[in-house]
Amino acid sequence: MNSSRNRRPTIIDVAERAGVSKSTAARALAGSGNINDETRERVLRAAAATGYERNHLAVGMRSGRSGMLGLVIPDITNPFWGEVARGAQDRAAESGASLLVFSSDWDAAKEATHVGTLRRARVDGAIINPVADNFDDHHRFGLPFVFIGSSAERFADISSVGSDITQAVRLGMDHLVSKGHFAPSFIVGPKSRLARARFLRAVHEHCVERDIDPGILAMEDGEYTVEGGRQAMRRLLERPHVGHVCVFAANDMMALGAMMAVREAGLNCPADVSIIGFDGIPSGEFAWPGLTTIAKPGREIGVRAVEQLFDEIEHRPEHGRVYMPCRLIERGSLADLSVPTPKRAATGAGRV
Amino acid sequence: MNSSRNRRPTIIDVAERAGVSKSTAARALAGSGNINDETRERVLRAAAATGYERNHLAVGMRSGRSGMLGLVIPDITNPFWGEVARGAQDRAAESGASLLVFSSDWDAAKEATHVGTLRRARVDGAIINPVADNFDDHHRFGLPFVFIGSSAERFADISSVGSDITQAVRLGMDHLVSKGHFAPSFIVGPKSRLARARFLRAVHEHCVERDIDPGILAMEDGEYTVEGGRQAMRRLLERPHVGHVCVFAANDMMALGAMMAVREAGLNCPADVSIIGFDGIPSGEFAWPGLTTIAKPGREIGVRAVEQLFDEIEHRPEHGRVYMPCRLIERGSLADLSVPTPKRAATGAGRV
DNA sequence: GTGAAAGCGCTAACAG
DNA sequence: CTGTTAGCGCTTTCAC
Repeated sequence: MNSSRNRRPTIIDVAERAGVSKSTAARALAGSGNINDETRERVLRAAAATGYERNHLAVGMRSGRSGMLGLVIPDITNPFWGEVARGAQDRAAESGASLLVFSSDWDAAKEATHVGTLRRARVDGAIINPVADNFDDHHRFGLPFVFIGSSAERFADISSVGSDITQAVRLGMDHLVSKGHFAPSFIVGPKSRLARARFLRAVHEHCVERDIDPGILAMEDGEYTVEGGRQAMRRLLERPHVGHVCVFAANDMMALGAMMAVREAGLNCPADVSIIGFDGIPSGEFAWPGLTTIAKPGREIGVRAVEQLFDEIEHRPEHGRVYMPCRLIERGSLADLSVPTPKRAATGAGRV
Repeated sequence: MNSSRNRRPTIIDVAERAGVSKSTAARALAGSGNINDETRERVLRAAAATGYERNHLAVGMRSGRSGMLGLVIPDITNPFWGEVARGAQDRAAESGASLLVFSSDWDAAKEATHVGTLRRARVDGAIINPVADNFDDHHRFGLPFVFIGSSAERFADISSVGSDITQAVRLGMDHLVSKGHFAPSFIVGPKSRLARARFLRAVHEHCVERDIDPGILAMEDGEYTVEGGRQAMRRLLERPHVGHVCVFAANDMMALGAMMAVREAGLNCPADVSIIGFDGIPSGEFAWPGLTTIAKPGREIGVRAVEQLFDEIEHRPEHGRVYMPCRLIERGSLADLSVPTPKRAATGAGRV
C-alpha cells in the first residue's frame, strides 16, 4: 500500500493520508498558525496512524534552532559535575531540548575542541566551565553561551552561574565559631587555580568583618585531591601548635585526605582535630567520622544555567553572575568546643 | 566585500572563494573522492580563511548520518553510570561523534520518552540500560541500539555489554575463602530487580562448583541503597550466629550501609564483621575501614558499548553479549582469618 | 484557512 | 578530476 514500510514517515506521508498539503500538515503538527480545528484533528490522527515523528534535523536546518544544548564540564565522573549535568539535563528536557555533554579534563585544548564540535553540531547554545584563564576570546565562541563554576566569576560581563563562595565561607566560619573554633587553619588549592583566590578572598573578607587578623591563620596548599589534602594536613600537623587543631579545607577531597593524615598521625578526628570541607560530595557521608561540609547546589546550578542560556539565546540579555547559596551539612568531623567548661575554652584553637 | 559578516560561512562561500564548484569544495572538505592535490589545498585554505565549519545538521540530513549517539542510563549522578558515560563520551568523541545523555531514574516511562527524543533527534544509534523488564518491544525502538548493564543480559539475542557477574562473584568468593571466610552471608537487592537474580545465580553456580550447600548461606535483601544495606545488616546481626560474621553485599552502597549498622551495633569492622562490596564506587575508598570490593569496569563498558553500537549501525551484526571482567580492590574491611592462630578464629564476633 | 513554491547547507549520482 | 542537478524533511512567505 504505502511505501512507508522501510522509510520513516515524513510530513508528506502524513499530509497525503490526511488529504491536505504539506504546509497544512506542518501547521497542524507545530500547533502554530490559524487552522481549522477539524483539519488539525485529521492531521494529528494521520500522524499518529503513520507513526510520524518530527525530524529535528530538518526542523533545525530550516528554522535555525536545533533544539540542542551543549555542556562542557571538567569531568562528568566528578560527583559535583555529575550533579550539575543532571540538573541541566532535566531542565533542558523540560523544555524539549537535548544536551550534548563533554568533559574537558581542565584542558584548554580539549575545551576548544569540544566547543568546536558543539558549533558544528549547531547547538543553540552552550554551558561551559571555562578552564582557560588567559584569553578573553571567550567572546568569540561563536555561539550563545553561559559560564558556570567559580572559575567563571572573573568574567564579570559574561552571564554565568556558580555557588556563592562568600556566603559559603561565612557559613563555615560562623559554624566553626559557634562550635568554639575561633582561628581555623586552612587547606587550599594550588596557586594556579582561580578558585583558590576566590576562596581566600572570601576568608579575608570575613576576617575583616569579624575583626580577626588574617595573618594569624595557618595555611597550607596542595592539589584539589585526596593526596593533596593528606600532604597539606601532614605539614599542618608538623607546625608547632597547642591544643585542638581545626581545619577548613577548600574542597571535600582534600578534607577527606586530611582526615586520613590525622588518622595516620595517630590522632583522632574530631577529638584532636576538627575538619570541615567544602563541596558536599557523597563520599563525605561515608567517611568516618562523617565529614561536616558546606554543600554546593550542583543540581540547581545546572538548572539555572540552562535558564540563563535560554535567556541568552533569546537575546534577553540578563548578563551578569548569579550566585547560588550553599548550605551546611553537619556530620561528625567537628568537635564542639563551645561547651561552657572553662578548661575546655582555654584549650581552644591555640590562639592563647 | 563578502556578506559573511553575519551569516556563518557555508560551503558555497568556500567554493566561491576557492573558485571551484560546491561539490568540489565538498569533496575536498570531506577528504573523499578523487581530487587534485592542488585544488584541495586551495579549498582548504579558503575554508580556513572564511572560518568555515561544516554544518552537521545539513550533513546529517543529506547523508542520513547525524553523527550523534544517544545514551540512556538510570542516573548520570550515580558514580558507576558516570564512569560509563565518560567512557562512551570519550570513545564517541574519538570517532567524531557526540553523545546525547539522558537519565531515566529506572522509570520505564521516562526511558520511553527519552528514546523518542533520541529518535526525533535522528541519532545514529543509542546505548540503553533497559529498565523495563516486561516488554520485548525493545526490538522496535526504531533505531540501532545496544544494551548495557546487567539488566540487559536476559535479552540474549540483543547486542549488549555489561560486567561479568559470574567472574566477579567467583573473584569475591575465592578472595573470601583465601581470607578464611568459608560461608559468607549475603545482602542482595530487592526481588523486583533483575540484577538480583543474576547475582544469586552466580553465587549458586560457584557453590555448586565448590561443593558447598547454598542452603546454609544466610541472606537478607533490601533496596540497593545505604539504608537498604543498613537494615539488612541489622537483620543479619539479629540472627543467631557464632564467631566472626562475613558479609558479601551485592552493591557498594549496601555494603557501606552494612558498615554503618555494624558500627551502630557497637561492633567493629573488620574485627567482628568482615564486609565485601560490589561496584567499586569512590566512596568505598574513604569509608573507614576502606571497603574491600569488586570493581566493575564502568568506563570500559562505556567504550565497548560505543564500539558495539558502531557495529550495529554499520550492520555488522555482532549480536550477543560482551562480558567485561571485574577486578578485586583490597582495602581494609575484611579480616584475615586464614592466619593459623587457632585463637583468632575463635575470637570472632565477640558477642559471646 | 489552505496550497504552491522556495530554500536551509549539504551530499550523491550522473555527466562531462 | 570537476561541474550540474537533484533532493534530504521541514518551515515559511506569498498567493488564493
